[in-house]
Amino acid sequence: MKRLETDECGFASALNAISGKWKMGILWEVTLRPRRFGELRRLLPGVSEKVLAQQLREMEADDLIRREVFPGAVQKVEYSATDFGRSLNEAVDALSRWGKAFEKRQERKAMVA
Amino acid sequence: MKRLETDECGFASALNAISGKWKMGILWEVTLRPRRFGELRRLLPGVSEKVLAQQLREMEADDLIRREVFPGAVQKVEYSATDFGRSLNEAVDALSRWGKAFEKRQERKAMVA
DNA sequence: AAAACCACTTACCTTGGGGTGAGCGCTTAC
DNA sequence: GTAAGCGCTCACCCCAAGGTAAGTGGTTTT
Repeated sequence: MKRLETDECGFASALNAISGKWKMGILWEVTLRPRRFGELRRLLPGVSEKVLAQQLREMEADDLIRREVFPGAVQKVEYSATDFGRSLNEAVDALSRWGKAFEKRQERKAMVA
Repeated sequence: MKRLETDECGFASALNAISGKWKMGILWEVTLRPRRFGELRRLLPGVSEKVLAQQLREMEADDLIRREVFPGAVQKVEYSATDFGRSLNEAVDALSRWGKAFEKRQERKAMVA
């Protein structure tokens, strides 16, 4: 992912962490419980393996999620939310509530039209 | 702008309102005081006239800003934030603060490396 | 032996958001 | 009379995010 110049703007920095089509979806899922790669594929219909792997790597590098490889004959990898990742979810909360209100407005407009 | 399917997810709805490279910058500027088209050009270095006009139209349609044409010999158009637009700025606040924290982490990582 | 699950990687292609530069109709300054 | 400012629009181009499909190296099920 190309990063924006943040020049001390918190919002731009936050965008650098959350921009990526599936990142917030991934974060949400791993917040609920640890998830395996294939599980996430199924939970996020439409995501490609390439992009899923890619965004998981970036989120790990950004310390939003943790990647754990479990020993054993069959490969097992689990992704879970870090405390910092959870804090992002909370920060996004106010915006989500605003989004709900926005959605309602849009629906009202669609009604009239 | 192509809109995402929101399927009752507030965050996705919010993204539909704020995605656009200059929208949050525009919103911020018109929140401080009403701004004219040329003024915004200067305040947002790098924005092209095409995209500025485009995003202003979309934000007007989304009720985030108000467009007022003033009568007179020379063209004068002013853009200002609606109450709803101001409420978006507030909703983004928590995320911006999170972004600040993220930025600090990134800087620390860059130090070590 | 074949197919299917695991977690990926790699090469290739498509899409659309945004930049570039020119033009428009009008007015005011030099 | 010409340049510069106002607020735009239009045709064209670029590029990076993301999708597609195939492959990899292992194991387990049938």
